[in-house]
Amino acid sequence: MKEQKPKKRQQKNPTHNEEKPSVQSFQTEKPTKYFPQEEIGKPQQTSRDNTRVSVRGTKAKSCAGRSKSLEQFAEETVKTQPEIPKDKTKASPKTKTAKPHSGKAKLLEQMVEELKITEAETIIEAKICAGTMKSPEEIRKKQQKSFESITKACEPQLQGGTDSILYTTLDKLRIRRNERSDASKVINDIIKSIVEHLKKNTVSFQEVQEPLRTGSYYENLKISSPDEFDVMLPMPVARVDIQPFRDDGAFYSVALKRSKSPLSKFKDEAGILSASKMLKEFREEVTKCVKPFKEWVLTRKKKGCPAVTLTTEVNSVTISLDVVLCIVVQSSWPPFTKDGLRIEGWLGTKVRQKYKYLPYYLVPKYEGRGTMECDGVLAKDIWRVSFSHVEKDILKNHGSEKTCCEEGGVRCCRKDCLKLLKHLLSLLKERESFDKFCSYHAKTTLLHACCSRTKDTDWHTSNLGHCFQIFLKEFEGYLQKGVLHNFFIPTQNLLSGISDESCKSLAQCIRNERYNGFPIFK
DNA sequence: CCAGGCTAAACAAG
DNA sequence: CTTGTTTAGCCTGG
Repeated sequence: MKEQKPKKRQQKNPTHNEEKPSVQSFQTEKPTKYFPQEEIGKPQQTSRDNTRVSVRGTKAKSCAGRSKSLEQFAEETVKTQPEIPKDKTKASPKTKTAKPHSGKAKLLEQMVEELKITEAETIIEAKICAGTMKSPEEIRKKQQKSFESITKACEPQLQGGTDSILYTTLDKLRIRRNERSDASKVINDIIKSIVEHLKKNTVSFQEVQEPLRTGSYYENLKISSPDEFDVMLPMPVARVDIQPFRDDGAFYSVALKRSKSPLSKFKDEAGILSASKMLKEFREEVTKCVKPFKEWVLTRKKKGCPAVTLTTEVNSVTISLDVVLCIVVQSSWPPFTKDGLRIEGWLGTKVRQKYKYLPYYLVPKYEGRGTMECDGVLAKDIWRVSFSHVEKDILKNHGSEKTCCEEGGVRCCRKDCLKLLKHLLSLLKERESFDKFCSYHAKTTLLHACCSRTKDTDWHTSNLGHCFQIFLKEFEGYLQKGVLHNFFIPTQNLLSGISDESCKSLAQCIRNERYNGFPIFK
């Protein structure tokens, strides 16, 4: 009933972050290069509809206008964007079912075979097949058949077999609107109260900035239920001296160059800002603030963890809110980020540059025992970098073409792949103790994957089954090697704190699922 | 600071 | 499947 019908867009914006991982330091090995290259590389290129979309080097992509100076980037890119031919949605009435034609379909089938052959020797395969030699095949065929009869798909193998279970699963993971609505009200209220309290009733934290809503809920990647929320509360600091703590480039000590910041009281004699002292007082303030809200419960402090976790119940479901203290650093990113964020081929150099101009964040997170000392600084007073704001923006503006996933653009399955992996991971964690693995590992894998298959058509939604297979293979590859580089800080190996056995075991489980049509989803 | 506009995603209906 | 509506989140402009 309104006349609110937009038209085009050009503004996209970035912001904020998230937090998560936890890992140990230590060097890695060599740049990880994975098999996907050969397998995926070619078929994709031959894919027909690419010619259309990738017409030119129109990789400008959107560009989220961020702070003022960034808007310019946005406009610029918009201008340089040649205005792509229009998209298919119109052209082919039967859209997806008819999509994968000749060449592509064949290649895909080949690939499937390849997958099977090249890895068929592995133990699991043998094990699994021992009792059910043909069952996977049979199931696939059966499903394929029914699928064909219904849609008369041109590309049976992958589409028919695994896709239906994947779509069904995605459907189950969808968050209900009512649940979301109820939970978000409750969450927003408490966040508001906390921020107000910090501003009005505290000295140390009165300069707190707008909360950064980060993490999967705010990235539209939350699955199953809106029961986990992450918010970072940024404290500005005037001028700081950041020094690496240990050698992986993810942890730093922060020295306040004398100033009359409200945070000065957390300095030691050397001017080092003590993460532990600051977090302690922050926690106390949050505790004070939520006291009157009887329905909220504060969970116990976890060692090394930057979050103050609050829980409550909404419709008899427990939901939690992680409130994370952080400091905003305006200066340029640490040198360790130099070789990270290699998104040039995917999102473009301008976008990369734009991100690099943003501030970065530090959260009071450490690993191991807090009493460990390095250059006179205790581990518990160490900060870890966070680029959650960039992660969030990338996930939102994840297409090579600016119209990816927008109306009139190509619909991609990047996020769907990530949701499915997260789900798979959590199911496997229920079954076995894979405690050390977290969704940040999945997210990082997706970011890397997007950098090696950069075109939106590489992730076309009609290719979900295939994309997910490759995506999982990559993840398995990282696990096998025990090396997964932090997307922003390549020197940090996100798997360094996890045993080889554990990694390999998880890889096996995933492979097992992949080969068998994801029985765990059923 | 707020109101209003916009988007993505859920959802409803045909 | 397509189309239209609703909503939380986020942005902008006044």
